[in-house]
Amino acid sequence: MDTNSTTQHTPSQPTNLINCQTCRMSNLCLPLAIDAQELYKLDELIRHSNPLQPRETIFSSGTPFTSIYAVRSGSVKSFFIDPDNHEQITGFYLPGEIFGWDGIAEDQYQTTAIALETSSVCEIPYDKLEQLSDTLPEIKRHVMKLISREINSDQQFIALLAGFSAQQKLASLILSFSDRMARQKRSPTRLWLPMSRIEISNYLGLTIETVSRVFGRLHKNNILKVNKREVEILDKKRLENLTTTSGN
Amino acid sequence: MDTNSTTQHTPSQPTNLINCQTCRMSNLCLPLAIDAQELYKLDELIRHSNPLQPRETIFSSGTPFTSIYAVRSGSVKSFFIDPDNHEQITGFYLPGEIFGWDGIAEDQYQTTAIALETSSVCEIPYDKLEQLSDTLPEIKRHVMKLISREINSDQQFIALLAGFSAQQKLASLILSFSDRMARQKRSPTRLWLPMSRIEISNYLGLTIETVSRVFGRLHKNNILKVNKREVEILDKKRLENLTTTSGN
DNA sequence: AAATCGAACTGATCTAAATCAACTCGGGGT
DNA sequence: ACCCCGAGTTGATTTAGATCAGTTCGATTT
Repeated sequence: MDTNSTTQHTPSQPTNLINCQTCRMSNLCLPLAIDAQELYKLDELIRHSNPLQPRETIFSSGTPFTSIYAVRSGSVKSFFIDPDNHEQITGFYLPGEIFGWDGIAEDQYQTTAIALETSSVCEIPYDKLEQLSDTLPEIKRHVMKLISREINSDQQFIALLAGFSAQQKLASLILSFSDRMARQKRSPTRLWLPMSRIEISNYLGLTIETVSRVFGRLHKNNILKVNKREVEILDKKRLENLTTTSGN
Repeated sequence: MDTNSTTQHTPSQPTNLINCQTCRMSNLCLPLAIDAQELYKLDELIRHSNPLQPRETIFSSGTPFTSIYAVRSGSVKSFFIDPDNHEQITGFYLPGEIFGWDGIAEDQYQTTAIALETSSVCEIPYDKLEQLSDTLPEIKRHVMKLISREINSDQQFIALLAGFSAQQKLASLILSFSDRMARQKRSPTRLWLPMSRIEISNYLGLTIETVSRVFGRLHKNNILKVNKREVEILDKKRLENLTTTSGN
């Protein structure tokens, strides 16, 4: 609810009033070095869509790859559906973060992406981006860094899943959200989680009961204040200690 | 041992005799469409190193990013060392596969990569690759697909770690190796695993005992013939069934 | 050929997290 | 105001996999 109130746009607002120049998140998804002239060019190719409803699909697994997307407000999850119809969430994306890279390899998206709440996203047609990057080396280098960053965060997450306990996983997730809130210049201590317990447990490879119990324990120990999806970090130091092997 | 015997080069052989034109793996790491002229240009920038000894380091976490690498023969593992000095393997790379993309984002490698056995790798200086891709759009598009493929396989692996049992994980790993052997035109049923049980268990988020027991069970059920690092797939159908949720 | 050492296997026991089962809480809808 | 219904919590029990404790095997050294 309160996560997107400050960047909310009404459907009736003309889309051309929404642009990168005025976007609060552009410092995250765009190269800092880019000059005004170049920003204008980039802005021309980006489609700023109307707000998405909660659960609305941005792209589906198996459909042709056309664009990558940046979250402008709200939040997005991406996931596989494996053959036996089991959903596996592979990422949550917050304002300023970019998703959809998985479509490039096979010319079709390998995951499905949906809005977790009322959200708006910027669609960046990939062919246009390729053209633009031919003339603007800054853009090209930034794109490479963004993709590499996705690889890094996926691999960090692999390390988390393979080696960490339920408590370490959940503490890491909360701290990750906290950091990403800070980058958005929003409170890093008072968080509102846009996803359900089912989605958290799926993402972390746990059950809802375990997630609920770990939240309960962290609450009891005065590390977090947890009330449904509202989480307040009371003791960041101790929370960080919990993410290390020694810290428990 | 036998995994790299056919592509072994002696240290005394001049490196300029090793090139992409004659590489058995070039159809995997290079675009199929590339013409002879272009291949020649690409070949000029690639450094074909002398064979690496088992355990020899290719690059280390934290050192400046200069190049990406393709496995020519042998095999490579990449891994993090987290603050509490615990190693977490993030990938195994076989001939024709490319690694090192994680260095782009921060201009330094985030992982360490070492040879698992006597191996040779092709070093591709990233700045040269960028220059070349400016003039050869085919190369540029291929590079993007390769990176995207790394994202896809990382995300597939996330799904494996988060949702699968020990048996499903191990069955998936064996089948992955089998597929990758087939791509190399090598036997997809008689495998020699280049990594130890410790490395397998670390990668899959299990213990060595569990890996050993699951191998034992698959052996007893006549699905695999397992003897240390030699694995023969006896019943591929049943092995595939084990990777689905329904299949057990 | 005996001694050493590391990798892998196997058995016994333990435990973190899964599973099964209520129960609470807070909206909507009628 | 009442009934639902889905989300989340909490408790009891079970279990897959971890941990602890040897044992086996083969390669290397002496």
